[in-house]
Amino acid sequence: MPELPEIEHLRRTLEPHLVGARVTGVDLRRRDMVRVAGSRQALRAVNNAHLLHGATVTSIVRHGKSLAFLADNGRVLATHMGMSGSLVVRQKDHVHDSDKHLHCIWTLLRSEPAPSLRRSVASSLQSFQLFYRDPRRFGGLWPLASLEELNERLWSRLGPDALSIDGETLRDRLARTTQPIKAALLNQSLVAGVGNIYADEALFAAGIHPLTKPTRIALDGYGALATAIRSIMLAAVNSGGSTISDYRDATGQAGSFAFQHAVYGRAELPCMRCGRPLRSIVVGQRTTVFCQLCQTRRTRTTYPRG
DNA sequence: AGGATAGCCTGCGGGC
DNA sequence: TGCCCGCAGGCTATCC
Repeated sequence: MPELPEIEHLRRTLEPHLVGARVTGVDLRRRDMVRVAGSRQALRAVNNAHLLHGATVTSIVRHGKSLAFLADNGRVLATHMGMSGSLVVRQKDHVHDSDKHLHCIWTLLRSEPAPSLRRSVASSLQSFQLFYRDPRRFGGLWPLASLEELNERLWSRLGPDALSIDGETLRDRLARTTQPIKAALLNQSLVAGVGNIYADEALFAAGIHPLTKPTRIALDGYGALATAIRSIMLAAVNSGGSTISDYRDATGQAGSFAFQHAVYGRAELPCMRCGRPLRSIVVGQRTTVFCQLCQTRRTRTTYPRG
């Protein structure tokens, strides 16, 4: 479900609650959601230390769509939300935990109430819970012994983060492949963080046809594409992400960026630039919406917008 | 080796 | 109402 902007917004909303909090309890309901680093395979012999029991969270870091919790004992817990995953913070015993898709519940204790919860708390000690839910179970939890292991075994497989990508880097990464540009953008080993929504939105903003071969796009085309990726993703982060059906941030709030989508989910509706109906095709097994008039396959020296 | 395909899962909405 | 179909924000494993 979530792409980079949703994960970054999630990171920002989790941070004030989790950083400085100590894990006092772990209730793992589906052990097979804990996986071997770099694979979907279930990790055998999972223990609570893998899930940071007894440790204090020192920071939350993100690369592409992957989010990782760093603890004071050096351990790391990496997460991926897949298509339908969510992490929500609630005051203790505030949620019906009979939900069959709740896979792990952490209980945490912090000595200073988080700013957003301060009003409702009388004492200086506060217990709360973190709920990990994922109906489709395409996501998972990946325990790692250290930050070095996170980088070597997980994040080294990812390309540079899309939120700070530049045109030259984008060209160097994408022009290695013969796949259409849309498929290349979705390949996380080339650029990390772009998913189906933002790939279509960025290609539209840069005026590039999704079936264009990456080698046929000029450097200034990549400049326009990189600018589009960064500006659209930044705007989405600041709108709390795109909620299509069930994405929620750490506090359970939906994002509002879907109201600003120019092409995603708008097949057959008029193009916001030229008014012609938007077309829908399949590229790399993913639905792709674009404007046949505003997005071209020809190599050009300038692109509209960006 | 890179690229195309199937597969992993549940839930929802539409058509009949 | 109920069933079947297609579709969904992602990625891995397996073939060729």
